Amino acid sequence: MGSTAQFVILGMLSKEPMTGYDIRKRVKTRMGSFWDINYGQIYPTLRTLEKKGEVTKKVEIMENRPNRKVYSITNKGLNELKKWLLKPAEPESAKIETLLKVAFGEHLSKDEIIKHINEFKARNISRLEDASNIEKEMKAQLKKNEKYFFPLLTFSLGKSLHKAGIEWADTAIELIEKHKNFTKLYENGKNKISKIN
Amino acid sequence: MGSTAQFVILGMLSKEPMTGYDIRKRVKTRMGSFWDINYGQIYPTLRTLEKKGEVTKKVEIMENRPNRKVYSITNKGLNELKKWLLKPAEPESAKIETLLKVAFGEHLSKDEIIKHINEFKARNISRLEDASNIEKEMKAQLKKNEKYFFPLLTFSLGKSLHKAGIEWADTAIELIEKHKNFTKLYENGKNKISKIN
DNA sequence: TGCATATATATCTTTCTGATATATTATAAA
DNA sequence: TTTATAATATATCAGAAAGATATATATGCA
Repeated sequence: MGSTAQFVILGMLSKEPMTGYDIRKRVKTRMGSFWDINYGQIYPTLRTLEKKGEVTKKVEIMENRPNRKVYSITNKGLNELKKWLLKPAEPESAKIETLLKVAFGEHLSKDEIIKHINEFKARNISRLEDASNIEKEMKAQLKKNEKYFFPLLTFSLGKSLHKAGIEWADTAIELIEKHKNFTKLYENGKNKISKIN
Repeated sequence: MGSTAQFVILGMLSKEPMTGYDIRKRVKTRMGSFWDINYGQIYPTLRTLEKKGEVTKKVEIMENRPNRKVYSITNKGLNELKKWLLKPAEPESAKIETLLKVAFGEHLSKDEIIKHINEFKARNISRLEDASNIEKEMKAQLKKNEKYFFPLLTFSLGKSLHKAGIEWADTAIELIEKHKNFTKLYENGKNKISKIN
């Protein structure tokens, strides 16, 4: 029913046959910070999809280590994927804990808030670098293989969002640093126990 | 233990006493699309926090409708909130289903993809408008009341991210529209059943 | 030699989402 | 006027997702 995980798995398998482990890795690199799927969803879902005949399993016998279970999408699975792809997308959602901590910033000192924002900035820089590196590789191969057209589109949004995050961090720190009444604000926060808004 | 919901609730109550219903409304308007909390978390968590002595409840008896249960943060709750505020924030996460559908775009027609991107754009425009409106009100009150300083900081990131989304949508549609081999790409996608990458 | 990382599958608990139920009042539309 | 639906307010439940942990081996590297 309403489990997006199954369609992420079908979508990944529509590109090439993979193990559950591969699916996780691929979602991490291809979707960056804009989607995630973990083993707790992948392995049970693969079993459900197999029962429904939407994927097939080929076991590669391994010596002295877990057998590789390589899954492929079936025609039935591809049809289900396409049906889902035609439906309108769910609204975007995000979890930015840094914004939560900034929003409750009256309980923190200037330095503590700036520390949070700098860590936020560092994560955005690191993710921007990751996205740029993969984008570079894909762009080089785009001339030979058209299949990178769509993944590249998603990377361009990722890059823009991370850049926006980095720029915001810089201006936010500036604003906090030159804020004259900050200490007063902080003292108010410290002593306030559920007063009026 | 590791439930962020309780700290969101404590944070909201640190601003003023509220009902569970108020908390939901406030998170929606103040955090926009960057955090969400629903009743399934709010009401059980409020009970837990009450048991732990981190919030207190005052029941306002209502005639012919549910009594209002107004919660306030205690000193103990405020201390727990501050402890959490000092911890490093969890890495950002997001769910952008539109990107998922674009990434699997080889199974869709040009028009179908553009439709998804336009819907994404519309959501971003609407959220940008919401953020701008609330920001405007807050800015007007900032001169009188310093408390809006932090919420305003979060709104500025929200606005930037939505603007980035809108700009991406425009350039993505342009790229798709002028893409010559698109039909070929689509036909390949249509006929491909788990071939090589 | 020891440590970290990568490959690979699996499960389990906690947390979160989304939907639904109940009940009233206020407002807007037919 | 009636009808619908949005807003206020609390509450619960099933299903989905997150996060952590367990197991086992191989490989690279100080």
